[in-house]
Amino acid sequence: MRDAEEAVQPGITGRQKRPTMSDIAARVGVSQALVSLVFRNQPGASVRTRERVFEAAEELGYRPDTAAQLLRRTRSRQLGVLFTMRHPHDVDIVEALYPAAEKQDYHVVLSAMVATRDERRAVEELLGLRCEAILIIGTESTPDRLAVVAGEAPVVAINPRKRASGMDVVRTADAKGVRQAVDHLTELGHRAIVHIDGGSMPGAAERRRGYRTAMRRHGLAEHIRIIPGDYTEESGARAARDLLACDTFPTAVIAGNDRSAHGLLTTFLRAGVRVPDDISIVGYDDSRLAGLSFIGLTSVRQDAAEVAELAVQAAVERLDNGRTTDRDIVLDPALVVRESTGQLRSDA
Amino acid sequence: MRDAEEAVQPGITGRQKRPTMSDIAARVGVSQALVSLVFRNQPGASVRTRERVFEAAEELGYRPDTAAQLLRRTRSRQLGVLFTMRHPHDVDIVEALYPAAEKQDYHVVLSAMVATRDERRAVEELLGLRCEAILIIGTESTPDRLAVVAGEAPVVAINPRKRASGMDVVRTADAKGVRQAVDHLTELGHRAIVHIDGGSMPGAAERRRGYRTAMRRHGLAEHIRIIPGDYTEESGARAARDLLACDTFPTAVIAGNDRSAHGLLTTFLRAGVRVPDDISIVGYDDSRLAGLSFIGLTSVRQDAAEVAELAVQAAVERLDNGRTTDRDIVLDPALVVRESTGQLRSDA
DNA sequence: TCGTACAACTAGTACGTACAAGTGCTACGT
DNA sequence: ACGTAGCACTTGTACGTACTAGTTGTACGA
Repeated sequence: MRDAEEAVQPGITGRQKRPTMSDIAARVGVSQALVSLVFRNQPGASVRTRERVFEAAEELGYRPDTAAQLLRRTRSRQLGVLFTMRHPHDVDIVEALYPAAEKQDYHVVLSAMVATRDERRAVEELLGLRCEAILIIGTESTPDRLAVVAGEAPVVAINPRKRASGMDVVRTADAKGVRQAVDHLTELGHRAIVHIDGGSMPGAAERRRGYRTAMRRHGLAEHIRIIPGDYTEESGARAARDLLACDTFPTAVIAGNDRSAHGLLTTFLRAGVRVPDDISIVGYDDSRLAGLSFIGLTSVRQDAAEVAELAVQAAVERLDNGRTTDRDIVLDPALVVRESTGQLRSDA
Repeated sequence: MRDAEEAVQPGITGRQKRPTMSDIAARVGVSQALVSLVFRNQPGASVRTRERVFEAAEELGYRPDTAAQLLRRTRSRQLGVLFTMRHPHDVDIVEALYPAAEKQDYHVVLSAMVATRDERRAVEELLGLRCEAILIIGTESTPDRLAVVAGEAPVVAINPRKRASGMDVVRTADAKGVRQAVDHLTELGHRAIVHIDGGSMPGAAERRRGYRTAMRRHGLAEHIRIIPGDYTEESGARAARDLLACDTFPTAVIAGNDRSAHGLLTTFLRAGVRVPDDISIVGYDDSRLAGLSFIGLTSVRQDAAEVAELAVQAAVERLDNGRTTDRDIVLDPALVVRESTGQLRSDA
């Protein structure tokens, strides 16, 4: 652990310069090119030499320089991922992207969108880092701004607010998911089923449409009732308070997503309304929250792993297979029944 | 929007090569070096030329190449941030790091720790990208593994599980925070105050200690009662169930963090226990969850913006001011009183 | 004996930018 | 008229790696 004997300039910090391939080459007594070969696992070096190179690398504490690699390589094999950390389901997708990308020999680069850092800046960063494609999770961008990005690199929009041309889209058949929820509730005997809307959030329009259609199909057109919301817990809580203040109380609610379902559920609990005895609640996304034992939210599952897999695949198809036409990939959702929904009670 | 007239090789994708400074230089009729000057906003170029360079850059759709900049520059001015997305409070800190770093003219690079990607790999990535320092949020790493990292770059541990030498630590005075919680509850008349533990999670040991000390100070040694947990919602729910099954029911609970408080609170609500009428609950972290109207959790605030600011500052001190001694930065927490705590009811 | 084939290597250059060290050119003071 | 200063620019090289096009040396077949 003693400092290297090398008499480098003392520098301000005293931290020695990081070793390069040339340093390894010098130590082993070969050329830098050969060291490069060894690290890339290419043929052209003897077993003996390979061993010595790795040994020397270990001793020197060598670490490949990503910047140099990126600069030199023709392909960066990097996928840029734009995300926020606010929605649990988005976090799940980000996590799932790592193994999905790795399977295709791509590398994931994250760029967070936060309050002080809008989507444009985040994209700039990714493109500056030579990402070959951009995956955007739940974007709020306008189609024309996204189009600009798509002009520079293939874009895959995962659950976007609005569909846009010039890019691939991966999303779930939200209408179908909501229909399953309605089917489930009607089977349990419910008729007064309310929907809490997600406003302009990703998928909200389709979920709303799916709700309307499914209700009509069950002959429940007169029970259609949509309460405005925006996918937040607070909007769910607000909806619950509105319902409590109202004289026509439904027997079931389909929330726009799990977060609003959470606000709804807890507000009901606080008010002494029992779930599912007094009212059944269905969420959407099957996020981590839904699975918690004390929440036990019946929800519509959108498989994060599958979404990630397909998104990466879409990007790879453009990058490696030369596809140039847009793809709209729609996944079938699945209803996950938990404890927040139950048989309609005869006295309700 | 028509494709450039340039007859580049058709390539597999047909996407044209990205323009470089030399392309701009050629178009304007100056040298690449001058273009570099202009972009770095250095003196040595006429106003007229600057304008023309920017114009040409715009027309060509030029974007600086981060890899090349990184490779050439002596300093990368990048701070690597290791984080998970599982704890809301950590997310807050990540968000706050952006403006804090920007203020010091540093750039933030994220590296997520997820199931399929351990801390070691995430650090490798950051160091490979020439990050000058590493900020780790809520690390679970062992001190000796961290020491290895610290050998390569300054490390700032934000709310680490355990303190380690060779790096800076930014944390809150957790014992003090819990003491405030105990003070608050005793003022409200509570005596049977239980603590739900965080096991080996960051800060848990100190919170436990703070609880014990504060209870004794209030002459409540006999009421000390610690229920095991691990900061998860489920552990909070489990604790609630345990308490419900038990014949000695406390009048107040201090949870190890907001997540476990959440599990506790909701499980109580489901069981018909009213909060705060039947029992008062205090969380820790003052995360987004705590502030939700239907949760309204009294919690101990750890200011994310301040934490971020100090963490960046600690790194900068090492990098720019040559500090080599360790710093242990302790922030004072503040109790945020909400609706989950209330006066002890006489009939309790 | 020579040519050939192959393994194991090296030389050299390119990637796009930053930066040090120049080179002209004009203006200006004496 | 001459020296000098300063502006606006250029030349050249370095950063660390990848990759092409060699170059050596040895074994082997005819």
